[in-house]
Amino acid sequence: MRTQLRTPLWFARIGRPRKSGIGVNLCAHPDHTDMEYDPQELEERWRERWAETGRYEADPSEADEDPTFITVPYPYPSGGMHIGHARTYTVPDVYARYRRQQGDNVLFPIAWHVTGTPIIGAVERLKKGEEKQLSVLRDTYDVPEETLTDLETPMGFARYFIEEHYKRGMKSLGLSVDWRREFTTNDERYSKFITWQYETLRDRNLLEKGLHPVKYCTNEEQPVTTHDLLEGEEAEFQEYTLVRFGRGDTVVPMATLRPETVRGVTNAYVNPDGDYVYADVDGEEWFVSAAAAEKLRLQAHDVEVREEAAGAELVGERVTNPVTGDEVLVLPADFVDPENATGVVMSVPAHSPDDYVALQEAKADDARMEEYGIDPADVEAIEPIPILTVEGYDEIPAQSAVEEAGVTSSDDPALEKATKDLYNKEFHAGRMNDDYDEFAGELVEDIRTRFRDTHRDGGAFGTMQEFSEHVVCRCGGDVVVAEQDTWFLRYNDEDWKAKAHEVVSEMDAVPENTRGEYDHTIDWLNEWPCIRNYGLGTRLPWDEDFVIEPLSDSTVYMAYYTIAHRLQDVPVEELDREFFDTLFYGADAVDDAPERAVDLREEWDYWYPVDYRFSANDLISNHLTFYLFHHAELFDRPNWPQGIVIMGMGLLEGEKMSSSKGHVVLPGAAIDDYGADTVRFFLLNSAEPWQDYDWRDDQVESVRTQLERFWNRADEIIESDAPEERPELAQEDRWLLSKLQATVREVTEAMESSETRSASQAAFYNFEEQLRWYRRRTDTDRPAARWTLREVLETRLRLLAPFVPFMTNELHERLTGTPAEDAPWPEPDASAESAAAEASESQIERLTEDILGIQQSLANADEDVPEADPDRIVVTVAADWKREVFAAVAEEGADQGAVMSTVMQNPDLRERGNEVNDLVGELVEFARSRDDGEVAALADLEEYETYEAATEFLSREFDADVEIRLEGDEAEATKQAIPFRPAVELEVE
RNA sequence: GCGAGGGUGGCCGAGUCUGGAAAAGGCGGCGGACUCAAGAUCCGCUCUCGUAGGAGUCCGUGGGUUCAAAUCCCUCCCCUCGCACCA
Repeated sequence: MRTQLRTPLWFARIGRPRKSGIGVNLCAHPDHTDMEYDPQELEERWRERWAETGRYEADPSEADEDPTFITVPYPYPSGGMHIGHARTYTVPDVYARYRRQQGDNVLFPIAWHVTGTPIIGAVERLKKGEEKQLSVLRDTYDVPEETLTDLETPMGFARYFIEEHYKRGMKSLGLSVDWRREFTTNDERYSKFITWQYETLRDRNLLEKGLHPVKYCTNEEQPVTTHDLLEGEEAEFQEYTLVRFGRGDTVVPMATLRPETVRGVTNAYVNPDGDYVYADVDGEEWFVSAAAAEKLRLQAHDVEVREEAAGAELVGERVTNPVTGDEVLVLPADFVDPENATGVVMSVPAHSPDDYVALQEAKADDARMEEYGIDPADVEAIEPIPILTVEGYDEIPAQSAVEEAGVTSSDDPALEKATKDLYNKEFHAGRMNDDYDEFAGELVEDIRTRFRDTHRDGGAFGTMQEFSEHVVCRCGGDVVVAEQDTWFLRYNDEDWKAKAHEVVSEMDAVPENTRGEYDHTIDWLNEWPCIRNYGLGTRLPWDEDFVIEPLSDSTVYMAYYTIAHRLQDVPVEELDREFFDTLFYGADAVDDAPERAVDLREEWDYWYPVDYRFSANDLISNHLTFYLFHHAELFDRPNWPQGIVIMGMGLLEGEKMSSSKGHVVLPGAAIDDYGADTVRFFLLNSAEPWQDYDWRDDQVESVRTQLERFWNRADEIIESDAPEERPELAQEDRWLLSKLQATVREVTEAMESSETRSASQAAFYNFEEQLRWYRRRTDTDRPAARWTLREVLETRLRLLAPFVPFMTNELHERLTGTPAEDAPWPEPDASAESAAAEASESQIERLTEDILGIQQSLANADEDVPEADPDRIVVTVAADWKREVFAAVAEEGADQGAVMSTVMQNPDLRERGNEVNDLVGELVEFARSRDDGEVAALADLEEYETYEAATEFLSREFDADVEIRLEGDEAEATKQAIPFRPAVELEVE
């Protein structure tokens, strides 16, 4: 529905004013003559026609037993559609249209993904009146002020963008979607389908319950998402190892990211002024910071605080290393943050420049030590203990790092870099020393996890989760890591992985170099937590407190498309396990198969599997691989994904698009400015689907100009009188038709590999080049030329129909009475191919360019050369004996030695010795850049006759008399004439 | 660090798999034709040198293989994307 008021907003122009089309539109009837190109008018007519006739509604048909089913990720309407999305959906549309012309029954459906929290977050920011959000809605997406209140519920928000942006944009682009099948992932019927999926997976033991770290607001006392954060959006979960140092029966856990350095601990640090507690943790007494006690409680430990204490309590005490049994001294340190991890850290001065410098400073500050009752001599006695060796550093790597960097105090910014560099170096290249027994001599990166696990199992280590930076909730509360019971998809299951690999090995991966990425992802994927605490979507069937998260409720929904529109007639409560089991596994799969499901199964069976899924590059590492996993498990081999085509990223004027910065182009505005065909053609022609592309106004403008020119030329051809029957064709006509067949082959081949750029390039631009020559070369008013041009136009319209459907439908219908999309895809006509015509035409072209080159060279001379504007051009064709040499080249191929030995058998040629040798050299060079067929065709070419027949053209072209001579017969060449390279002389009277 | 992709003329980009032409096409620029003029269209030029179709120098860096390398192999440098619980 388009109201008077909203239309101008949505179609708001972004740049160039529309060209005036004075005098057009007076008559919109298709057979109106001499029409100017007015894309807005003609495209709207075709949109209406498609909508009225339900042109793209696809139903099972006996006419095509092997239909084509293609899908694209359903859009997530948490905001509007921009030109990047437009391409995502246009690429599959072009393929769909191509398959239809090839005679396939094609299903291209779409739906809407609303699961999870982004839409809810967007609504909340709107309701709070956040400026940034309001600006995106008002300015970037042109949401009318009075409509904003409609957006204050999640589904209201989603519905607005679905209807006003996505659907409208997709329809404007002319996407050949079957609109009857749309749904949202919040629909109750869809939820029944997801319920079936998750119950089935649970029964197959592919779901598992376990603990999982989440972001948790200590103020709101609930989990929060990235969108809820004020600070620390980039924060990552870090798993610290707790080294369980002991002081008597009390555990003093020290958090570290480098557990393998435990043997290098020389002392510990605690913040003397921090708040610490003695607490019962899982039945033991622990000494940790107060903050740590709370975090441990949230991380599924049983915690009870017994007594509060200052950090100073521990200062000067000795604690026992659980791995070495050594006792180390605890020193006071202000740099220890009680808010981070346990608030107690161990010191490894041999390998941590930080610790090294801290120790130096402690040794230098006797007064402070004494203040805490520590004997400075004890501190002075602490020496770094190296535990690994790393190339490029001395025995004490931290010492060499600090000295090399010239660091003298812990405030020095260079210290941080030195620490990081050494950390990296040691991780990748450090080898453990002999004290490490089974780990001795190994690289840190190879043993860290194993080492940690060994000691964790042995009771010396524990674990704690912490963020990599401070995280604050929008409510102002601290956000910490909590561990929660969660359900996981067991992507780490070996059998499941094996099946997923099988899918990969059998499918078509486009481009082929993505195949390894799927395999890599499958291997690397671990357990995936598939539920969230809140959000839109389907509730976990056996625990209504949780929602199945977005990447987990979108793995097999392609199957749902096949019956989505017909499911509307089935009462929701009937959509139970038996129903979907019957639908997907057949009547025999259940005891009492619901009849309706048996019936629907036929349609599912008809469309499935998905022939191609078109998707984005960055989804390989999650969504697409999940898609493969779930199909591998839930469906039989014949219903596994057949192919995936990966699409590249979009840029806008060389920069990343960003809706929050308003750096986007809306499809509506672009279509209004240029027309949908131009937008489509640009998006498909500027790069192959999997390559990144760049929306640039000047380029789009140029496409628009080219299409307009195409339209005008086509219009002329359609309006011209041409013979019904094929007349006697001239050489130029046969040449053009021959080129056309090659183009048909090239375009078809490219389409088969989803190379939309190559295909459209060949059909459009490359062929324009041929036509340019044709128009220059021949009189296009000849009846045979008019007939040829019509023939060419009709074929090209069909080849271009997937890309620019509006324009080609219109023109093809005017030309033949049928829209281009309803005409079959062209097949190359071998009888129209003529190597001879191509060879002879390419020679005339070559000669023309040679003459032009000479002319140009003379014209550029500093002095005035009269021959630059010749009255007479003499072309001298190479003598017959030279042709014989070329015949030998055609025979032997581009092999100088072989040709010479053949040629020297001929006594006449042998006499000419060096002359022949030079000629062979040149001809071999000439043949090398041409394929065998072309060389053979040239060998058969009568060169003299070819030029003779073109004299009229040449004299018109150069406005001079043209004379063709044969070397040695009528004339001696003044310059070296060689086959296919006649001598040329320009003369003035 | 790991995985993937990429570095070609003023700019965007083909060419790289299957080694052999200053190297498609477009944009921008210059000149010309047409026109009262503009637009559109058409033609030519747009690395350097050149009064006859020519010659020379190029494809991130440095090596190697080969008669021949943008293309194959190795080194290094730089850029982009992904590395999870987020669509």
